[in-house]
Amino acid sequence: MLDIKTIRENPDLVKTGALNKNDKCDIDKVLALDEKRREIIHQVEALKGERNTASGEIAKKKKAGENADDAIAAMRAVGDKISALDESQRQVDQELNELMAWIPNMPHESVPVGADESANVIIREWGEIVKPKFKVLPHWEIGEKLDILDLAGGAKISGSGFYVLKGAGAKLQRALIAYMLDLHSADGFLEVSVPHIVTADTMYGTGQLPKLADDMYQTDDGGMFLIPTAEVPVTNLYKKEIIDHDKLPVKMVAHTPCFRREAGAAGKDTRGMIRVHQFDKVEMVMIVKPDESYDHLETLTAQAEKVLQGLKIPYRVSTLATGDLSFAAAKCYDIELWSSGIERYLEISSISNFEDFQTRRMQCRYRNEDRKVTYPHTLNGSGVALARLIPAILENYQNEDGTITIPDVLQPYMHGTVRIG
RNA sequence: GGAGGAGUGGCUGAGUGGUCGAAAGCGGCGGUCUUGAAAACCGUUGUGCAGCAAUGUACCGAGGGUUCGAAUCCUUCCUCCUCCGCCA
Repeated sequence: MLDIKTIRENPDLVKTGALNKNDKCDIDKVLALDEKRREIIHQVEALKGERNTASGEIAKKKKAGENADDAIAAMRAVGDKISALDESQRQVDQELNELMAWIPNMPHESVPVGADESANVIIREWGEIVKPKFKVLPHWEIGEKLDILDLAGGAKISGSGFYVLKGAGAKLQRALIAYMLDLHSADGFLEVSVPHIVTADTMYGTGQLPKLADDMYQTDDGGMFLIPTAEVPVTNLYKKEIIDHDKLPVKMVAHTPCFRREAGAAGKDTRGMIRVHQFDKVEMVMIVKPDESYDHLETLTAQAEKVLQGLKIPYRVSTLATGDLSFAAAKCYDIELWSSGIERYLEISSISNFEDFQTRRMQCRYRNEDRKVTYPHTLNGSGVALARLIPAILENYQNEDGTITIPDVLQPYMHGTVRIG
């Protein structure tokens, strides 16, 4: 949610921001409703003041045993006017809130302007891509061969877009989760375990609703949603809270499954584990002071990179262009890692700064050093997504004899297993 | 699922229709005192909205209603607690 004052004072800036995000929202209508709302407030508050004064006098008269029928009759008329104005304010408020909920966050000034991902800017690369001397099998082939990945089983029980991990595959995922949680915990992130089903209000708080409703699974009554990312429950832990400044930055990490309908994505990246309806992810969330949020965006990105550096998998980091930026984000880095079997980069982590967009929606505030209550900034970053990481390991750590070497950092978590197959 | 009970400011807790945004205590902040600290004493201490401001207005779990007027009455919902049932 943007500040209505920002929209009021810089409507053109907001319009440009939305346009650069390829988002059509009606800023002029918002401005008109805002105007109307303030007009009503003026009127109704004057009347309420009148009523409050008169009420005091009526009370005094009654106490003194005097007759107050005239004043009461007069106030009855005022009361009717107030009710009517209250009602129209309610309507304007509702309409305004609905429109505001659809206005995207503005891109930060450092974000490259561009219509789509082709305008993303690669800012650094890590590790060396070594082309193996043998033909590396894509993860779905090696996975089935080693009997650690069962795509047919997933399809049988849940339909296409679901996978089953078995034996060493399942253990590998568990090892990765433990490795990542331990890594982030050691760096000060509080590990939390959270519900995977949340209310609409919670989805609204981080900006998934109303815009992304079609991308999510929801209960039949429409009241509850399966989380598409741990960002939603973890960030919303601070919904409607006022945090003391000395508690910032808040750093949390959680492992959850993520549920995504991927409506309209049929036919794109459908092979293997790359695009699925349910996958596990370790996610980091930060709540920070506003003037520090862009520094934290860098450290949070570095924290996600640490996972891949530990695993010794080559990757690159890019800044998303405005057109590729999500609804709620002001700036976002993507980390893509190289997968040598399918011979392409896979998006494995997004690290975003939402500034105060989410905290406004959630009504999450903090009391700063001057005891003033204001909105902190939120950030989150995958640290990282398992359904992309496992394929990368199955491919990048594949040996010529069809076995998979377990990366060094995972071996303690695999109880001494050094290779699969 | 059944039966009861409760939701008031950072916390505890008073308030059952008329200056109640709300007593009191604790906590926080500022000060006096002190070499310093503690104690004691004095003062101060919620959030949103509208407004340049003065100020006004709203908020006592949430929504709706009754009334000239609601923290207080009615109603629906939510959450928590206790007991019973069920259960990983």
